[in-house]
Amino acid sequence: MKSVNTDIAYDYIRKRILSGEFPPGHPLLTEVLARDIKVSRTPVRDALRKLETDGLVSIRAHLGANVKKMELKEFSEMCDLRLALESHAAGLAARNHTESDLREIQFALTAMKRLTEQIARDASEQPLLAELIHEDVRFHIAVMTAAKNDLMKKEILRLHLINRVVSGTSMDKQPVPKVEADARRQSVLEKHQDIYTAIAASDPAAAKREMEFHLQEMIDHSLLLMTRVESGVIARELSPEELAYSS
Amino acid sequence: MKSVNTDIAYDYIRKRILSGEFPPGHPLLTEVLARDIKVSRTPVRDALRKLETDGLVSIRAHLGANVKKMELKEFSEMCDLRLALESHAAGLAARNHTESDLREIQFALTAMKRLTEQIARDASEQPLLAELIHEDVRFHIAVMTAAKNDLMKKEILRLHLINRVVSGTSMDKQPVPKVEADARRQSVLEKHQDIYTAIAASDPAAAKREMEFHLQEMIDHSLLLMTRVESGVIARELSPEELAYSS
DNA sequence: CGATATCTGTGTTGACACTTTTCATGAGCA
DNA sequence: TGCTCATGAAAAGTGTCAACACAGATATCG
Repeated sequence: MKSVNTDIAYDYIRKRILSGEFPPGHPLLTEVLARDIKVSRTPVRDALRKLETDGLVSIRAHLGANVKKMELKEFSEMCDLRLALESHAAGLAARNHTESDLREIQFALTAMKRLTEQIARDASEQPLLAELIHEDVRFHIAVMTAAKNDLMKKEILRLHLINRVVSGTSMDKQPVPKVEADARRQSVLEKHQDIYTAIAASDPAAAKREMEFHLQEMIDHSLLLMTRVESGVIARELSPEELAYSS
Repeated sequence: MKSVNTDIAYDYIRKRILSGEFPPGHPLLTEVLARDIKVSRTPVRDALRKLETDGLVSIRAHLGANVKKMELKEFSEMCDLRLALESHAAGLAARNHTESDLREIQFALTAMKRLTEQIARDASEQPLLAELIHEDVRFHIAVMTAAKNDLMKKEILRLHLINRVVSGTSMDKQPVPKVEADARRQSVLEKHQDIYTAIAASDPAAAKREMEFHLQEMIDHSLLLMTRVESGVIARELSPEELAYSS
């Protein structure tokens, strides 16, 4: 399977968006991108269209493309969507998991446990934090995989990515007291353990309930952080009244 | 807002797919379509890409585009996805509905009741059946609207459309005894009434549960019909062994 | 039966058309 | 004179097109 230019352009742009090099709202000019990637504008346009449907880019006819920027309402809706899908998937995982699925989930879980304790003990957090997040993602992916529904997995992964782009950039700027953060991490860990237990016990209702609870907690936290951010990378739209005052 | 050629092509192709004029598996040649729509191939290609992300078309590089054809597994996964979203939406509807939402739901419900009874009485069913389906869709849309989550509504509508294209073509060919069909319609009606009652009572758990049950029933029925269809418009992929026997 | 030529149809390109935005110019008015 | 606002021309960038390049399928020939 020869890789076509469209795919090259897609990977290039997508990578930059996910790495934060193209932050939300960043304009994506087809000509500039075409020059950088060294292909013509057509495959770039195709790539942008594809990214739009991934939810990472927004395109308006004649007005060009931007990295997707979400206001609070849309973000909240997306979180709820994710809640619906991922909790359902947890229920399915309790039904359909194999032995190897369980091992994978548990593996991520023990890694998280180790990292959480280590972070709580040590002062130097930064690289460990990234690793913890990575294992967190791994845990969730493992659960979705165990659900044995590829379409659902794909859809949830899509939402995860959008979430990462939209909220990832703002989270960094929020200084949180270490004690509070440690408590949160501990709580997250326990929730994950509950989810694992329910899945391992083949108890769909419990798995679903625990996942729902876990995600709701996370969502509340995210939304709280976002509303605190007055002017950030993810600027919410100003209402007409607010606009009048800001000039 | 001037409509661009891409949109024209998109509407044209989409309409044909939804109307059944382009059945699942039907090849979509860019040149032919371009000639028919009287635009160049570029906007047609864009339109096909968009339709691909709607889930109505599948494109493979250098191999062209077809109207999406699903095998049983994927169809079943999609149904489950819809179940997750729509039952969650029902729960939200119980929380967030307004008075006008309730009226809209009830309106569709009474229309369905009238039609169901009429169909059970009379022999001439065909035009009434179409109307009944229409009111059924209306009911579900009204519930999703009441949930007050546009993203979720959009996603569910997308799944509805795919469902219609994929299963719509096969359902017609399945002759079902009238008594049985009437009983099913009556049962569907009652389920809808239960859902309405739960939403009106602002009981999210009940609304979710009823919707989940209703959809599961529908899905089981659909899957049953599909598995019965040996060779139909929605041909499942033949396994290598089966292929060996069929030639 | 396998290698090769041909053919169909997509992928890609660069040029052109059109839309939107911006900015400068100038008229109208206090 | 200085300010506001209409106007329109230029700039910037996307949408569209037709021609070419190339991959994959089919037919042909040894």
